[in-house]
Amino acid sequence: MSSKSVPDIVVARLPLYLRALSAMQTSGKVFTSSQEMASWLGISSAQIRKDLSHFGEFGKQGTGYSVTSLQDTLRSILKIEREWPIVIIGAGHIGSAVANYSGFAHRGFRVCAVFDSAPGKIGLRIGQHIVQDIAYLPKVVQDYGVKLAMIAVPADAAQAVTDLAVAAGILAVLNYAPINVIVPDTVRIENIDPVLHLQHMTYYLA
Amino acid sequence: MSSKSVPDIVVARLPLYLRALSAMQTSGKVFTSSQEMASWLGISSAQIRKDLSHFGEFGKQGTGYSVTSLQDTLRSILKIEREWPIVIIGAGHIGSAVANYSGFAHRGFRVCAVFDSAPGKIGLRIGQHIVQDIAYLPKVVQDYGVKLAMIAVPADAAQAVTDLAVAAGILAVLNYAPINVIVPDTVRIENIDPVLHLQHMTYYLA
DNA sequence: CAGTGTGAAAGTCTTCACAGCT
DNA sequence: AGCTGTGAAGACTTTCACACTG
Repeated sequence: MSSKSVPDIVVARLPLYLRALSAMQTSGKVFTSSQEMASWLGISSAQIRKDLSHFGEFGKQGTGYSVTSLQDTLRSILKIEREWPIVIIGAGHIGSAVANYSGFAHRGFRVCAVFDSAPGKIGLRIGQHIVQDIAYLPKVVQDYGVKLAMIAVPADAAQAVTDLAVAAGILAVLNYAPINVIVPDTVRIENIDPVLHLQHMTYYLA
Repeated sequence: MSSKSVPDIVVARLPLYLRALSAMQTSGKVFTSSQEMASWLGISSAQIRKDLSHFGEFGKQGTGYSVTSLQDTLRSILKIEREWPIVIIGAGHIGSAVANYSGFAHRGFRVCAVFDSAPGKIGLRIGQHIVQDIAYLPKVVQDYGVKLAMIAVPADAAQAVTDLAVAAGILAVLNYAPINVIVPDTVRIENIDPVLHLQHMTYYLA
């Protein structure tokens, strides 16, 4: 059933399902089942069925799910049938790596500009892009209708740069700086900090 | 109470608390309270107190927590009073960025080697490191007692490379490849895939 | 008969609210 | 007065187990 607010944790798993389905398609599968996806992902089949049931009925009893049509369905639920432009702020090691990353292209995103504030960085070529002065951020965001930004600046600049992005009209932020950035609650933010993962795992090491 | 298996989700938040405490220390704070940390992190103060209570009693009523000693406590719970060596496998854009990242140093980790299998990459200098042939991975893992590996190779190589790492004695893996890698259940794995975060956020965009 | 979709049960996690300490 | 630590309540999430379908 499709209305009445799906739990966020369910939404968070859909991209994972989509990623598994892509891999299945690559390996030539035409149909799959909740149990096959489950064993692939290391979760329970009931969870997959329950998650999908929040959005509708996409499977055939006895047969399972069509790999391509479930992909299409998930893409449309996640609003990535379209291609979203993203800006990257920060042209250091991480920003450069992300700007060069080829994995956005077929998953719903396209890097449309890279910004930095350091005179030494502005004008440099990174992959397809020329690093622009961050002063042009608002113009690019407006002109291209950019909603998503990735923040790849040092921790002590992250809040200021995020404030700029939000003021320019950015509505979703993926933050690589190892610090908690505050945004208005009209804006979504998620964080990537590899050290957090490492510290989590060391807890379990003998 | 310190024994009887702390929920994993609680362990996962400790690094976040530690990160907030470091920021507080930088800004000169000596004491803090659960409510201050909570507003800093955007979660509830009860959650912080409850989480910490799994490990002992670290606060003073009326006063709160000593910033430095709570940091020490968390570091010791997470086993990062020591410094863990990490290997990076894959010297492409992501592997290079991670190898150059200066943020590991004071948070419990040190990159001790970078590997690749491409002849064109082996011998290159990346930051402090010379890229080594992956054939030497087992020797390095053994000699330095490395338990942690970061996988930064293309999706289609990730499983094979992870198998190698696990065979060499690696017990915790941080995987940057956008694919689900299977490991024995004696080994921990966590994943970083920026696209998953972006796809999650687009769901909420108008 | 293999496999979905789903209420109901079980399990887990968060919040409340307050006794008690400094 | 201010803030911790914590049982108990409440909210949320996962799993179970089965009627039903192609």
